[in-house]
Amino acid sequence: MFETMFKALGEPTRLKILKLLAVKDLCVCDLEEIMQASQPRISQHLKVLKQARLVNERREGQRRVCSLNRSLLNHNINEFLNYLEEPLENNPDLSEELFRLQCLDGQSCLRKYGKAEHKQNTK
Amino acid sequence: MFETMFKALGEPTRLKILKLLAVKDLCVCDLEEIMQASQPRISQHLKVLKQARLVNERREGQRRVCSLNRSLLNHNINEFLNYLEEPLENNPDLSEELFRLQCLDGQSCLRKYGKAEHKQNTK
DNA sequence: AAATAATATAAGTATATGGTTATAGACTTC
DNA sequence: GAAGTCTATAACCATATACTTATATTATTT
Repeated sequence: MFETMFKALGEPTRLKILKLLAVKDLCVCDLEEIMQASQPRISQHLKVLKQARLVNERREGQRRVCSLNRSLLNHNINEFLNYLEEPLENNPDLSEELFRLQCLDGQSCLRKYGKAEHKQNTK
Repeated sequence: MFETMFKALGEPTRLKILKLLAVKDLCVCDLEEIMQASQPRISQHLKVLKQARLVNERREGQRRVCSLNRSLLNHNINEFLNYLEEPLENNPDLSEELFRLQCLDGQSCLRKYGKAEHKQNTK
């Protein structure tokens, strides 16, 4: 989910589209003209932005007017910052990593020169 | 700048690294063990994160201990949200786009059937 | 219904990206 | 200084991505 959003944001053409949509709702052909880019190029980038839900679309006749989904953008970005700070325990996808991280204990490193008895305590 | 950051964030391995660094400073070999990934893989992803300045590094002997650059992450993300809302006029890179956007004026579309007036009325 | 306009999608291609294995470099310990 | 440890980089390969041109789809006007 964060990955999808950041992938969508990590591309110059799409960043420019978002910046323009922040000024004004625009249809594909407007973006085409304003950005001097081909129609498929705009269309394909919009598809990525819509899939990431950063852009909404409404139909007006044969036009598809695009708008910036500010609320989702702000919400997701806040969610991301919260996600980073919340405990690993909250994230089932990272339970393995949590376990291995805990093996570090107070130590600075799993591997050491005198690695000796370090990894032996399985309870 | 935003592009670099978002590109760095838009990849699952790197997101995982950041999440782990949010818990604790770690060296490359720790990440290797915790994530069960190869050393070059970790090293290469860290390079991207360091280039985006999302991760800082300090040397401790032969180790390179990595830490999450929270302040830059928060700062840049806020900058991005501000950037989206500030007027296009502030951005010299988009002066051409600004000009073309202004050609739209009150109209909803540059191109139209009747070119002169646009019908938005739904009956 | 035919012509046109706005948009989406398909197909092809070049480049970017993420992974691997192999090797080099930089410290540390002996 | 030799051996071992930690990290970076090089070389390679497979897949993903961003573009292009060509075509399909859908809505509107006549």
